[in-house]
Amino acid sequence: MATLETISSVDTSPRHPIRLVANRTGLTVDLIRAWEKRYHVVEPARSDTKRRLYSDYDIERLRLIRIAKQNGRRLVDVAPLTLEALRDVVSEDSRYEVSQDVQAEIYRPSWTSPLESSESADDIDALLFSVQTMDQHRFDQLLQEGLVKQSLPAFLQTVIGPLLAEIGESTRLGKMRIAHEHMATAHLRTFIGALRFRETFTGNEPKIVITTPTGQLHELGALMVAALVSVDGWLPVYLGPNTPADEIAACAMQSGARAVSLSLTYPADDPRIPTELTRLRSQLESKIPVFVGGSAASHHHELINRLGLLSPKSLDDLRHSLNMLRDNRFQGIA
Amino acid sequence: MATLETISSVDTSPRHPIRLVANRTGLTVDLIRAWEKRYHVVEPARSDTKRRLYSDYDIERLRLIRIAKQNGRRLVDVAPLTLEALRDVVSEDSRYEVSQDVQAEIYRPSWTSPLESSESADDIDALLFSVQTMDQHRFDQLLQEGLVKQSLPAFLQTVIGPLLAEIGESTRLGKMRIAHEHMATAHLRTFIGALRFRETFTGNEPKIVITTPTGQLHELGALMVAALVSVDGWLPVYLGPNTPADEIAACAMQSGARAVSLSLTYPADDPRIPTELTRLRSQLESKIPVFVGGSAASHHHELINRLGLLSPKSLDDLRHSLNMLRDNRFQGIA
DNA sequence: TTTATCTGGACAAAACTAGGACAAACTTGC
DNA sequence: GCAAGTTTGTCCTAGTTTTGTCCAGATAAA
Repeated sequence: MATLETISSVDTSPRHPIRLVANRTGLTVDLIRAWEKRYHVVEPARSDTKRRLYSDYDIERLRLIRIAKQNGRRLVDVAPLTLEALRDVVSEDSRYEVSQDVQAEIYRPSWTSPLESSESADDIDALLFSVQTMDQHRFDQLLQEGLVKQSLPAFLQTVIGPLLAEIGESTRLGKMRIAHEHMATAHLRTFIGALRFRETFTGNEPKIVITTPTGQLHELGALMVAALVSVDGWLPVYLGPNTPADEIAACAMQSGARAVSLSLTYPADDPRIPTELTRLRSQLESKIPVFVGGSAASHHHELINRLGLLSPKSLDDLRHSLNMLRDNRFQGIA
Repeated sequence: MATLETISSVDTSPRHPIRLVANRTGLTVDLIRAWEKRYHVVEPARSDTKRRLYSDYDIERLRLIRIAKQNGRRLVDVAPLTLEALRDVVSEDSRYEVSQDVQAEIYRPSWTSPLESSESADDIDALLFSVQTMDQHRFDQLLQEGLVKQSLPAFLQTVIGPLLAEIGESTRLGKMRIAHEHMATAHLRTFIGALRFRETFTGNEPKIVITTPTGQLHELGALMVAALVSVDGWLPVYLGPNTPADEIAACAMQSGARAVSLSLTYPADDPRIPTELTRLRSQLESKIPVFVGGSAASHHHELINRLGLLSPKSLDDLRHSLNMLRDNRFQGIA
């Protein structure tokens, strides 16, 4: 299973000097060392000359601990927690009550390999069944459980994505009622929306405007992107569906965003899409990349290339590009 | 695994420091201590260095006591109550506090006064400001805080409703950008959606189908209704916006719903509305009442009367009718 | 050389605790 | 409707714990 191990991994290889860690977490260098000295908050590897070398994992932990402190947690309490336990704590604090069924007992490293595809297929079947029987409670429960089994990016990619495709297809073929699709969509909207709270922020993350252009009313793809990028330390400026190009550009300006991401799903051949994309590209500073994804993106391949927009092949591809951009290692378009 | 605790068992393990409790409940640290000193409102466990450690149970109690106080209860009276008794008190109070507004002229003892309207206005201003500055974090925070100050029904009616109206108006007049409206809407969608998880279900609540008819793309009104009725022991079957009449009827049948609620906002004069409402009424068993609310409902007054649909004047009015229906004291239409 | 990081320790600010004081708001009795 | 008593939020002091910052001298990197 060493195939596409990039999915959802938080890199544990030690490579970042303390200064970079300080910049990225918003902590001071002194403080990071003090925490290590007193509570072993992180135990970074060392270079051969005793310099501390932090991994992405360490950085993420420090970021979360900082947030937990802001929420009123004491350092003593949160210092010994694993990354996942920390995520749970932070998420619990951000929204008041979370279902307490699964507490921090479970150790779930975020680099967990994706589930076997057969297992995901079972999960999807169970979800589809609960939709068809209109069992909302079961549906929510299955979503919650699914997220426990895998990391968020893996879950979105192996469960939610296929589930959405399946529901869309079933409805189109008449195997499922529109009402069922609506119920599922409404619950997924709530569920994925709430995910964004799992990651809170320190205030110095790069921002990315996420929406769908005029005429595209389905927002779940965009919302998935928002949930996904917040895992990697971006702050999504999420505008919901159906936003005119002028507004997207204005919003990117006002918020000082470093990137824009659009999702195209249905209708795939809406005549407004070329106009909107062209307007957007022309009104936006050229140094701000525009990512265009979603199932309908391929219908506009040529246009996307001509305008110099970016079309990631998968959610994972998008994540990768954004990580490059965040660390200023981004090379623009291919 | 508490055996009998079927309803919303709350964790009693002590783990939260006082500062976090203050954040979550909206009380000051001093006040929490004072309450403990005087009335033993909560008796938190202690760390080995005498720091107070509160459980989720304690926090929930404090939160409820704060709301009870807001509703005019005296601390002496509510301090000794159990969590369940507190819930009852608060839920009972919330039934009256909003409608008190209407009879404001009549005798209103100080201990029943809902929030000063100026206070709500301040909250709304703060929310609007955070939208205009695109400060998403602040926006979410203000929503969360607002909910701490009042009970959910009061909050929806005095803050969220007016806020939505104000945002819509500002955008229409060009005082606010569409992008701002979109951001606010997206966050409100997530926020209100998440509220439904706060309630616990036993499985035998009466169901109510909630949605908007074809052509009505704004779902927030419907979602507010869903959050609201779940407080009163209904189980909302929420279908999101833009659902065809046939589907609404089919869904009501399959789920065995006792009522249907539709929200009309924009466009107010959509030509599909009469057709859809007529279809819905004819396909639905006549014993199932259909409530039609939202700012655009008044545009269809005549139609609604002719079809025998119900048009509650306010969220509170709707609640009242549903409570009657739930208790089988419902008299149908006038 | 200059700048960054390392260790260990010192120091100070912030947060918490206990007990009590005080004033504003509210209730009760006349 | 006024006075006396109660309730309740806030603040103060003084002692403890926790946490953030700074310093000095040494070593490594640019």
